[in-house]
Formats: sequence, structure tokens, C-alpha cells
Amino acid sequence: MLSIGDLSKRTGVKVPTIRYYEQMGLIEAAERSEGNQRRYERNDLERLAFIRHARDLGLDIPAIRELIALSQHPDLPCVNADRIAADHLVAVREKIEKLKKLEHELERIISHCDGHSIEDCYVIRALSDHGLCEGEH
Amino acid sequence: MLSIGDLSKRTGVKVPTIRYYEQMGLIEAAERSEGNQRRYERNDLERLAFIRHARDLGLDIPAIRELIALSQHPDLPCVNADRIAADHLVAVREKIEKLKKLEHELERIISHCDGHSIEDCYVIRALSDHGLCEGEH
DNA sequence: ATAATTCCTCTAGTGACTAGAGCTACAAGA
DNA sequence: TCTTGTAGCTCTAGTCACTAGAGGAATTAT
Ligand SMILES: [Zn+2]
Ligand SMILES: [Zn+2]
Ligand SMILES: [Zn+2]
Ligand SMILES: [Zn+2]
Repeated sequence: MLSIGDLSKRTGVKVPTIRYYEQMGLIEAAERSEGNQRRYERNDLERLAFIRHARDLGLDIPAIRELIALSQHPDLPCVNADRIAADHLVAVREKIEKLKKLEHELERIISHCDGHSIEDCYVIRALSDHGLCEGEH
Repeated sequence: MLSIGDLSKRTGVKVPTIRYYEQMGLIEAAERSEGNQRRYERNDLERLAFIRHARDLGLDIPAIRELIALSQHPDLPCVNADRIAADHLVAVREKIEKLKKLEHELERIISHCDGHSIEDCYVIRALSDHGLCEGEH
């Protein structure tokens, strides 16, 4: 039987975050000690590691909730789980694309400034006028 | 004299967002009509376009506030403005790096699943065990 | 004059936590 | 056994950059 602090140390998930996940329905409400403190078992540890890993990979809470639900029906086909991952990959790629455009534009803007007065500053001028940009954002 | 709705249409910034920018101190409190409605002039339009463009480039509100303050001292050297842009570029690059790692890991995970049952699903297995990952996140 | 639209302020909600207040439970040492 | 210190509990509010909605007033068009 682990306290919430033990669980936290072993998974690297902070104590308030564990309580938050319980509130969000990712973790079942834990058993309680006589003094009303949460007590966890080994499978809670696995569940929490799963959640943490999914979060580290950028999945949001509704997606994780769905994956947990799916993982409890081992006989079902896994298309839905695969789709969640694939959709997330698409979203990640879109973010990368947007950020690359920003990176490109920022590089260009910064390199065009000679670093003298604000009056001539290309950074300020570029911000004032999107017409100076190469692409859209 | 423009109403807040006119300003919104010409800049593409939504009406509540304009009021929010005023509250955040990015725009000076506008003059009011007899009936207490905001009335804007041409230079408010430029200011708002500046803010919008800076936001589109991903700058946050404190950074924009600082850039606006700087832009009102044309004789000062522009190192601080350039630094804000450069710092932002660094942050953008860091985000891109993180997302590329995620992209790589997600691609790998998805391609390893044969798409049969949940029991064998590589997506679920990979989420359960970071040891199956190639990198850190 | 009336109706339709726009405007006002204020509050609360978003996502995924984090911080803090005020209180209680538990574990270890004297 | 008592005491102290750490860890736990609940509840509220704050983060960021907005967005949505309520309830009412002003403006514009017909
Ligand atoms: Zn400059
Ligand atoms: Zn631009
Ligand atoms: Zn699968
Ligand atoms: Zn991993």
C-alpha cells in the first residue's frame, strides 16, 4: 500500500497532479486509510505511469481517458487507439509547420536589423507592417 | 472616428479582444462618445495592427507591452527590441525541437502496430512502457 | 417611432495544472 | 507515551490569452 507521496516519488508525477487526475476521472478514486488518506496499489502505479507517458507525448486528457477505456477491452480491434495516436501526430505536424514559418520569419526580421536606433529598427518596422513579411501566419 | 466594431472589422481583431488589450494596457483607454461607447482614431488602428502582428508571430503580451514602450523612444538604441525578438526565436526553436522528437516517436509507435486487437496494440504497449521509446521527452 | 444592431460592464469558462490557506493524520525519536 | 515534523486532506484561486454569455443601454436604419 502506497501513500500518494510514495506514488508521486515513483512516477515523478506531483502530488496535486495525481489528485487532479483523480478528479478528471483518469484514475479511480483510491481507497482511503482510516484517517481518510489515499492508499494505492501496484496497478495504480502502472496506470499513473501510462498517463504520465501519454502526457509526455503530448496527448490531452480526453484522449488519455479514451485510451484507458479502450485498454480495458483487450479483445476489441485497436483501430480507435491507433486513430487517436495518428490524429495526434497530425496535430503535432501542423504545429511544427506553423512554428517553422515563425522561425523563418523571425530569423529574417532579426537579421535585417542593423542594431542602431529604434527609429530604424527593422524588428519594430516589421511588426508594424506585415507587408514586409514573406509568408502568412 | 471609429467604433470598436469598425476597428475590429479593419484589423481582424475581435471586439472583446480589443477590450481585453485595453485592459492589459496594450492600448490606451479610448475616448468615449456621449453614451460611453469607445471611439477610435487612425493611430489606434496602427497600434492594434502592430499588436495583432506581434501576436501572430507568437510574442506574448508582456513582450508586446515592452516593444510598444520602446517604439515610443525612437532615439534609443534598439538592442532591447532585437533581444526580445531573438529570445522569442530561441523559444520557438526549442518548441520545434521538442515537437520533432514527439513526431519521431509517434511515427515509430504508430508504424509498429499491426492494427489487430487492443491486447497486441503497439500504441497501448508503448504508452505503458517508456522503455520502448527511442528518446526522452 | 420603432426595430435591429451594436455597444457597455461584469462574470465565468477554457486546459492542465500550480500555489496557498487552514486543518488533520501519521511516523519516528526522546 | 508524548511530541514534533512531515505529509496528507479539502477548497479556492491563479496561470495565459482570450471567448461566451447575461442583462442592459446606445446607436443606426427603416
Ligand atoms: Zn533593431
Ligand atoms: Zn507578418
Ligand atoms: Zn494498435
Ligand atoms: Zn517515451
